[in-house]
Amino acid sequence: MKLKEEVNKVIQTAFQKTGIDAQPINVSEATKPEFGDYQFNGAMALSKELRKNPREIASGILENLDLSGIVSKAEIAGPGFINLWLNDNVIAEKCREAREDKRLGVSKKSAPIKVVVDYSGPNMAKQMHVGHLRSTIIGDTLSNLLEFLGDEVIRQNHIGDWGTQFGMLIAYLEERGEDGSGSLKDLEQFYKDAKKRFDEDEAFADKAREYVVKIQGGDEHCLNLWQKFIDISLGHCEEVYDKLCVRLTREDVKAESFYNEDLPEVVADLAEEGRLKESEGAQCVFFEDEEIPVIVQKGDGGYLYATTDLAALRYRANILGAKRISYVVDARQGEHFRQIFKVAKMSGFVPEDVKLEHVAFGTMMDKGGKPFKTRDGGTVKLIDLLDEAVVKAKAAIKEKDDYSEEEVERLAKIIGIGAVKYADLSINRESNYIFNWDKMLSFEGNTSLYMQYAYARIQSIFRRYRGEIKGSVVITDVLEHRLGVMLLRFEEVLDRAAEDAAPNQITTYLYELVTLFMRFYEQNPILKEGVDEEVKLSRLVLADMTAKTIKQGLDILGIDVVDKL
RNA sequence: GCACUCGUAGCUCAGCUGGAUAGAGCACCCGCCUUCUAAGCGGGCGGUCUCAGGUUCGAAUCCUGACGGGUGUACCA
Repeated sequence: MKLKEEVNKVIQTAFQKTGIDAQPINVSEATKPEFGDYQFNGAMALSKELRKNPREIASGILENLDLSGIVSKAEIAGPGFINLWLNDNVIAEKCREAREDKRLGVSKKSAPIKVVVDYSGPNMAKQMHVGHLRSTIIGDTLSNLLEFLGDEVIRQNHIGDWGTQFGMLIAYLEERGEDGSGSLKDLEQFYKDAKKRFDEDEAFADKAREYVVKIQGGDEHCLNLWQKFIDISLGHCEEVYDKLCVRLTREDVKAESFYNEDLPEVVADLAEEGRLKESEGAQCVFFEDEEIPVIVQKGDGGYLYATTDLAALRYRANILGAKRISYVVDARQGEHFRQIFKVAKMSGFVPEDVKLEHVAFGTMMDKGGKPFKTRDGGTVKLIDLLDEAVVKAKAAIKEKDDYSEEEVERLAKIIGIGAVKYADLSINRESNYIFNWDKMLSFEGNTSLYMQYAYARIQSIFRRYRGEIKGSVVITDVLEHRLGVMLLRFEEVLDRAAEDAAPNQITTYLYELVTLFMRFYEQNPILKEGVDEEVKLSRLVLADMTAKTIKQGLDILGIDVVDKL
């Protein structure tokens, strides 16, 4: 059920009766409560075309407006706005229905598609660092969201497991005569040590290069070591995913190496089509309108990032059958994606009707507005950041109330990790943002804890009430009305967020919803004495619907709720 | 140099498919706990939406230019 569409229809019908052939009708949410629930601004736009005063057009529509259904009141305001109020009874009934529905009244897409979401993509040679946070959680949210709306989502974790650094790592592993299980515990250190050897010892470096050739040539011994290394490394990533409550699994891994055999094919196919041109020894695809080409094969015959990405695009569109392929990758790679998308489309690697998008995001900055680093200038390990979030949450919880040790432990994880994720997801993904512990864990304003707190308060009402929550909704005041409308807008918010791949549209909505509920709850007693039974039941239903919406919304963001806080 | 991107309250950010008097949170000031969790709620203070033009009935939003910040600019990923 899409509220907005229903309102659009009412206006549409009025237009038909008026005899005006209007373009697609699109009402928008009212900018202020005193302007009703929705507003229609089309009269002004039509005024020139029809050579009529916009207020005149508006009043023509008003005369033909059906006020017996979802819209119950309409007014002309200002230069020709039509403000629309929705019918209390209709809202009430829809809320009741939605609450009894598992999907909260959110319909599944009538024409679902296959979507590939490429996200996280850690490098197997190193620990995951804060730079991986955004890709991982934005990608996961987008996947959850599309899945909830009915699309078939194929998560793809394009891990970096192929390249010169692996020769170096294996050489070092060999040299130390270990099987890796011990020394790889601290991957970061292992990488650093190996790098040091590589830089200092020429013989070691040569050996490392030999290993690269061996791996790529399929040498069994080297491949075994390499595989072992990847397994351990992936295990580290999974530890992070687990902490982050991200739903990526090993099945979603489709590593760079997977496309290895297809790379010569990619180049050959491009050559066959006559798209390749040699330039300074490298094989390139040039564009008519751009100076810088895409290089698909180096002068020494090696392949590049772009080659692998083209192979991956082809695989995803043709073998996996995706109709939308979303890359959740740092904005700095915008140029790269713009170019390979162009090549993929013009070479026919990807059919015309497949939507390719770079879901770009900005960089995480420190307080001074510089890229987020440790004090000594290194990258901040993601696992350390998450652990710190939990520690800080723990401190905040202890300060507030006395819980048992296990309870503190459990809550701190949910709250701390939720805070990190929410703080990130609530920012418009394209802008850079300043990472700030104090703000993140201050738990005021638009934060995960505010949502979790509201959820817990509602659960507390139910614990006190004990009875079954069942009944119809009666709207008795303006806050109830607004809460009802807000709850019913959930679907259109999700649709739009999915379309724009914008998690912050969900957080903004949840924040507005919770703020509204807090006010409603403050002013409208539920279980207190003197509340009419029917009103009590109705308010319980609204409270329950609010809780369920918060839970569902946070679930899409990959954040848990707690029953008690 | 060229390209992309951002510039909104003291701070951190929404809003950007054009709509009415530009919104939050923090900070600061004031009020609300013997009654459903005060990690809450209400009120106040705070803005020439970087600047200059343009398009439009209407511009924070679209276009052009300037200034300022960030990023990218062929054999890394």
